[in-house]
Amino acid sequence: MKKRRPRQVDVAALANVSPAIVSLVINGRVNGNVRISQEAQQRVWDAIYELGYVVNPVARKLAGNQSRMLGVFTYEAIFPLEYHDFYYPFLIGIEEEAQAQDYDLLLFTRPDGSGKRSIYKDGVNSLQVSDGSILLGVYEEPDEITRLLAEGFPFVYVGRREIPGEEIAYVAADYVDATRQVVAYMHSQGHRQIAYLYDHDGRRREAQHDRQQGYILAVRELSIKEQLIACSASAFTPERLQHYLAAGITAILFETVNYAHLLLSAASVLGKSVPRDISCAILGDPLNEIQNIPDLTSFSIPRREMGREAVRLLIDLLTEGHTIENRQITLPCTFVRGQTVVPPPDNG
Amino acid sequence: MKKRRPRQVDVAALANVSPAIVSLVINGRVNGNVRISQEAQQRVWDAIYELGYVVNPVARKLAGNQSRMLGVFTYEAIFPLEYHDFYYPFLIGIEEEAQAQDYDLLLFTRPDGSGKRSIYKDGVNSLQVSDGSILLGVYEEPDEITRLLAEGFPFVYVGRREIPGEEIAYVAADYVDATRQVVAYMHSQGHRQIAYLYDHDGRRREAQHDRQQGYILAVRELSIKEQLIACSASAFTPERLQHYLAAGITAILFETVNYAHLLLSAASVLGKSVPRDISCAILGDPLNEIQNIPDLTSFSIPRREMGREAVRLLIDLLTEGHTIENRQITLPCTFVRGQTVVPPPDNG
DNA sequence: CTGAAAGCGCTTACAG
DNA sequence: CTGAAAGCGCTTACAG
Repeated sequence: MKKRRPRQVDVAALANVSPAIVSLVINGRVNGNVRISQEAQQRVWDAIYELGYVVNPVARKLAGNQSRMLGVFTYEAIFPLEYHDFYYPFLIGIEEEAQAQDYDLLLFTRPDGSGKRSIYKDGVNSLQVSDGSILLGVYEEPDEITRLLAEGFPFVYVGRREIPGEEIAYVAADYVDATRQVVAYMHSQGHRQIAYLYDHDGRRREAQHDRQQGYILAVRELSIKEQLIACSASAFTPERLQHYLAAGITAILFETVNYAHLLLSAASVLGKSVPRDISCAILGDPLNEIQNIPDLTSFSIPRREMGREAVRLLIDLLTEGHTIENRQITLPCTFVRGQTVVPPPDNG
Repeated sequence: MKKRRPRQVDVAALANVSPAIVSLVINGRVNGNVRISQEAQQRVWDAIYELGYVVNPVARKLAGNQSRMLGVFTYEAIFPLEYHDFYYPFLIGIEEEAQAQDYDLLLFTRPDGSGKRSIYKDGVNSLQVSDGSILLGVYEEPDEITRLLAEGFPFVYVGRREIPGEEIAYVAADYVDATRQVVAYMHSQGHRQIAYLYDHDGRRREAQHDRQQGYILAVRELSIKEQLIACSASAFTPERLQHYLAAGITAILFETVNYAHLLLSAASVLGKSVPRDISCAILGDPLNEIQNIPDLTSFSIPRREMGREAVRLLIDLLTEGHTIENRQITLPCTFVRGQTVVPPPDNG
């Protein structure tokens, strides 16, 4: 019933050459040690066209060559519901660049029962059918990364990932500088007491670290007080806000929009308003799922470009003569002025 | 440098069995035609553990003649910007089911220069690297579908697709019945003059046909006047609306939310309002990108479930003993009452 | 119950 | 310039 796919031998027979020639022609190795007559090449292409032949990437991979497939492994579902808005642009960039470079994308979708994903299912790394992979997502298992490195499997992480003693290839956003810019902007508007409220989230170590680093650098440069305050969302009550205001804090930095909501409602409980009585900013993209806060001061992560860059880097890794020397790429974010930072009340 | 991975022969040697036994043990086929002694099995597992052996998925796929990869080809970009909201749920369903059945997804991303996509790039069907494919999108080229059929390549279309003389496997939504329900609901609210405004769009033949079919069936059943009116968006002016109102039309069906917008503005120009003076409904999902129309009467397409079902059907197609006999599956839509249909003014 | 062998569809030395 | 052959690491009849 199902007609068998044509193989290289079929093409060879039709073109009246040996299978080896077909392979060489297909792989464009017609000018190396071997010279293949123009006519032979033409016959091969004609036969390929006539039979609708397409190389079997699995066999090609086994025989030692590449499959021209890039894996994409995410620690969340690839078509996720929750993080949808955040991850989508990365995937757009990844697809664009893969397309531009004529690679296909192989999505890995491996449940391991527990609901969490892992690269090694039953100990098997199926990423191996691809030439290399893009890894995405914050819930990764460091052990798996280590194992990938040990296997020498080429991959690029989207987002900064550090493992002691290893040099992981990644494409990250410059949270340090972006955060500095936000602080500097607040300072330029007259704020002298700028607090950074964070919720310790072990899952996003590097990203959180970089933002805090940017904050610390900025307050030192500006010689203002460092107020890095651990405060989980549930702890951020109106009383808490009252306390901060009393302490003279006039501007607050948050990592997620979630906190901005809390701030709004806490402020309204106190009869205060944002930004008149208190300025704020988000250290990242206010995802558009939450629209009722207009025009937050924030910065925008170049997610699409990061996706593209990750593909470029990965393909470079796969190429013999690497052209990209630095495998740890950091892209700048774009400051978004927004409207939630205004001069503090006293300076008004 | 890179230590060579142990292979099955290494395990076999260490366990003192033949490679075939190792394969059988690993694949759990120890109870079929072959019986393998407990001790042998134990030796194999010990050797595997000792060597840190893990099966090479590429070799396994080559030998097993199956790639366990499902292709996903869309006639729009897979991670699209424009149609994002509409296609996303299909992809979610596709991923969920592929995951559940342990298939990987191979995304096809083949630009052909013109910006439009085609399955046959340089005349070659690259989908063939997968075991079978899901096809998605409304701009398909019928010629390509015909060629896929001729090649005997297994695929499932998401959405009804008919080609004379062929039986295409698809998973569709029941637009006929869903449209009937909407008309019936309008009728139950007292409407007797229900118009269906459509813009002829050659690209979505079947989908449009089914909706109109549902409308026609409904008006006949209800013995009301059939008013199937071709009216492009640009032609839908306030004058036009005025004309319809004068003709006694009290409710209008549209295929897209776009028209609902036009209706709202046309009505406001005439000093009329929706739904008080005129009821309306959308024959499909009002995509959430357009939020300023609250609560449209409509029906919801089971997109996620369609995606899942398409994968199930495809995998069934790939399996020796097919269990699904009907390859053309139609799933019901869900009526959404909404608030844009109320009794007509006279009956008020 | 177990082993030897062929085969999956390619690529790549190696001979001519 | 081209062909015959080995090999990638598995799986699966097929013999014993």
